[in-house]
Amino acid sequence: MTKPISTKEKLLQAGRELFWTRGYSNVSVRDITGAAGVDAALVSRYFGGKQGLFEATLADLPPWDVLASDREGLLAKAVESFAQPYDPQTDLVNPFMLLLANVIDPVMGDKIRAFVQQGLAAPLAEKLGSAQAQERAAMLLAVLFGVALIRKNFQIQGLADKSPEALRAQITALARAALEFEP
Amino acid sequence: MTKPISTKEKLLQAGRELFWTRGYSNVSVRDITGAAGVDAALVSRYFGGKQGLFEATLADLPPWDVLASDREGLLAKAVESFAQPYDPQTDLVNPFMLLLANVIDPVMGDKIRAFVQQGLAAPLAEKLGSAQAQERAAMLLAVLFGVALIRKNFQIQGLADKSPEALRAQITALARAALEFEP
DNA sequence: TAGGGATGTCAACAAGTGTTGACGACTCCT
DNA sequence: AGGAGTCGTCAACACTTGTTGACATCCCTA
Repeated sequence: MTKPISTKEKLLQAGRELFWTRGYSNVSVRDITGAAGVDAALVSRYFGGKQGLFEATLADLPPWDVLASDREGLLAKAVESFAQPYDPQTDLVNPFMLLLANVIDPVMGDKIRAFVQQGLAAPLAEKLGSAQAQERAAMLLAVLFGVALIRKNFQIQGLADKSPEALRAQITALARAALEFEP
Repeated sequence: MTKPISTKEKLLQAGRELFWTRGYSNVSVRDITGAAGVDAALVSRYFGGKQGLFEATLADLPPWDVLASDREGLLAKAVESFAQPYDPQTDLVNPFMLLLANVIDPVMGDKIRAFVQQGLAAPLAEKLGSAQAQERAAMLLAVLFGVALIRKNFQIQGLADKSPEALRAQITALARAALEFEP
């Protein structure tokens, strides 16, 4: 007996998936409600509007487990989460792609920037704690976002078509350069 | 006596600037024509429509000078073009941002992907010519796009607020790791 | 001077957008 | 049984979107 999914949850799920792939303004309310099999008016009722639904999906992002690891296992964990193939259920690249696909948006850009700044860059720098913590954190994020972008969005051979093992080696090389940076 | 700018050129200029910052579907025809000080109907007349104007700006991108350099100067040149501050006239990060801002678009995504694949990744791999050319090319692009993304779009401290000299050192470290990658 | 092609202006169109309010069906508590 | 609260459905709204066609204006040529 599968437990019934509330329509609020249906909307969150469909919204997350569509916002992730196509970006905020390329997704209409009717696209979401159509995918969720729900009436279009319910977005405004439950979330106060399209914007509210987007912010809900943003607030709903799973925590980045790299931030929960100790300093030693940080690199391995960061690499691992990006070397995995895409899994729609418990995907860790997903949150990054959602952020990636919506920075450009004139409406949501500020919220995305704030989220990345406060939720990713700042805690990462604090965890590193070294002298060049801020630089290294920014560089690591650049590497991770860049790899995700090249793989998922640009789909360029040499990164998009690699096995998890091969990817691990490639990402490790870049991430290590970021984390060991000396001016 | 400044030579008069044709309205076709005005449209190309305004279109490029807006598409670059906000992405294809976040820019309306009236936005562009408003910025250019031109009637909205002229986009359809000159370019056959909004889509035609976008493709024109894409075809109008300046060539990436890294592809014209020899193998030795490649790293230095790639780093240099990304360490410069933003210059609206002869900016080399600009083309990358235009691509970056529009991969997600459901209409233009395919064209962008094809452009990056054929215009950047493939010639770059050919120029490298080594055994892991394809991997290294993809990794270099990941690094460069990632840095541009973190700087311009996410505006994260540690990369966004650095002088050209500091940036050069940081990007070089990452690009070297990409180009010297051994499996 | 007449004609024609390019160039710009204006109003309007059909389609799609997010959102709202009225209405009905349902469940739960007293 | 009655009433209240929740949930979903439907039609309609005001607005923006890209595009089109008719008209006016200019400039060059025959």
